[in-house]
Amino acid sequence: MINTCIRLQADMVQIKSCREKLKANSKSFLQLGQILSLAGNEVRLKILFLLEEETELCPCDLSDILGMSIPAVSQHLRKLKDGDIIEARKEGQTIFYSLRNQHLKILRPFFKIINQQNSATQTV
Amino acid sequence: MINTCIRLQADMVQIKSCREKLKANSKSFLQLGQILSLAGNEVRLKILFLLEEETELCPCDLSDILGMSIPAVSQHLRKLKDGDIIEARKEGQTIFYSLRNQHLKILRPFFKIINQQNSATQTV
DNA sequence: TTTGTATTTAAGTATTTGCTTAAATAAGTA
DNA sequence: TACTTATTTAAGCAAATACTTAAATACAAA
Repeated sequence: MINTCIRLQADMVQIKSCREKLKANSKSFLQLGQILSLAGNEVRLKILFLLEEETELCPCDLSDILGMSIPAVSQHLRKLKDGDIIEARKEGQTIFYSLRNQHLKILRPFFKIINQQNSATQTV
Repeated sequence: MINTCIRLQADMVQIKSCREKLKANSKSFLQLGQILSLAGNEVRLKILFLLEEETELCPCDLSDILGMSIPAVSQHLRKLKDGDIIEARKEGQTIFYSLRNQHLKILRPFFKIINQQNSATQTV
């Protein structure tokens, strides 16, 4: 980084205040950014939505529903699990994934938007 | 894609129902996914938060606040603008960016979470 | 113990992302 | 007009992403 703000009109008080706000919330930006980047993938967003709707699903089912390979699904599930967004329950050789409560506060509004937009297009 | 679900235990009614839900909401997944992928970048999340707090900011200010080069900031702003999340206002040679109303319904909860978590750590 | 099913992991690859530096626009000022 | 400032755009590149196929792991059943 070479450039910095040159212009005389710059409000240094405002800039300093903004820098402090960022610093005070740095942990939030990191954490929320990670969750949003996980949800910001169309496949993973679908997986999360399906888990909300169906309570739990296995990689095999998801592969079938999403029409994509099992390893591809498995790798998405791994990311979601690493991000503490979903959890696994083993039953025989089947592994059932479900949403964790921890981040539902952030995710629920998304599911709501998805369902609302659908009902909106239905009524129009 | 070669594999598909083999197991006999698969609930075909459930799978078919899920496929239909995805199809019915396909537009929502695409649109929401795009917004979340934009917000799911730490730099862009900070930019959005700052625009909410300060109403409007120019690339020069943002570069200074974020501690990164002007072209880097400009390219993030372009993505946000292409996604209809922010809009530009020209004043002389300065361009002020601000949040558009359209997607604030989705973004507002994020800002709320950021501010809440900060006040939470302050009190602890 | 061998076979089959469910899943993960690893390695390879094409695409996307996010920066860098340099050049191009655009608008004010001398 | 030339010069500065604010910003964008373009080209290049390293790293991350999301898939692929093949191999490994885990469990159940024959």
